[in-house]
Amino acid sequence: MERRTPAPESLLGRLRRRDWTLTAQRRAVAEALDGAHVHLTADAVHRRAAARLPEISRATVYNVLRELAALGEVREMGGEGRAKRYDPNAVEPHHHLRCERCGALRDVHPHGTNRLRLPPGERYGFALRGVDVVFRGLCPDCARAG
Amino acid sequence: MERRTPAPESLLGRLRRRDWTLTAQRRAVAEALDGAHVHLTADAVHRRAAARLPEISRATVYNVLRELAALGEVREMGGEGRAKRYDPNAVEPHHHLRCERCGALRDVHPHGTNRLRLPPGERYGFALRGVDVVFRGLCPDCARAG
DNA sequence: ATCCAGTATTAGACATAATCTAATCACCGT
DNA sequence: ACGGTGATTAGATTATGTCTAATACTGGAT
Repeated sequence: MERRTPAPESLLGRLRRRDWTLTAQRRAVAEALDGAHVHLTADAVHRRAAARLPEISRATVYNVLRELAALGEVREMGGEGRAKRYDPNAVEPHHHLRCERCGALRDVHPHGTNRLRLPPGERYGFALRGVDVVFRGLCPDCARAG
Repeated sequence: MERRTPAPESLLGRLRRRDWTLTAQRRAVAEALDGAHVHLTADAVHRRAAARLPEISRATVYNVLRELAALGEVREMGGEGRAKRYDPNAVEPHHHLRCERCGALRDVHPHGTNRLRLPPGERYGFALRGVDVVFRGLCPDCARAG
């Protein structure tokens, strides 16, 4: 039987145990983000959150997303188009695969990332904190469309 | 004796041999971009180009940058802040090291990138065209500043 | 050299994403 | 209930990039 990675604790669950005031608005944002393989724009998060909490403002969504990113609970990804995307899966290490044409984005778990090394002479005194890997390509739909 | 990679042909040089009308404006943009380890925003390119050709318009700079990216002569990088950055070093394969705090960006040549493999089950039918690797960390100045 | 057709450039209007501001509101401990 | 801290809000503002329609330039044909 295939071994499954244990379901990672949800974003909301992780937030509960932090010293971080959990308001209705913040919960709505966290719930909008939750789920695997989700890479929403701030605007999409706002739409989803507003479905539950109609009076939530855009500013709050932006505030909360910025704080979640600062807490390390979501990853902010400067993406293909102009809008940033937010990846709630900050716990399980993973990378991304993006369509160069339509911007479609998937989570992937490539082999070999643990071998990525920056030669000492190229560290420029930086304190390294992580690596992001993005595979670029054409998704089946876009490949077909030319 | 250390083997040096031969100095890559300049962006301008590469452009000359293409079937691509080389106007004064386009030359100014190419010259603004040229040089290693340069990762300018469109606005910075415009400032530099305007130093040589004061009447060049913002629209032209954006047009030319978009075309150069489409030609594969510069890499357009969705970056830290809101503004895209343009990397003229599209010939020599390389990756990047970015400061999470101030956004400083350096070219690097990490070991192990040729071992990066996407398991077949995670390709989702994509036709792969490349990989971008970005090391994240804190530059010496920002590390010092806390 | 001149003309022409096609292409490049331009100023400024427009669109979009994100941030800022100042006012209001909610929660918590007393 | 009161006051203070911090969260939320609407709307204005900024930043970045794109579009449009008019004009200027380029390179080839003559």
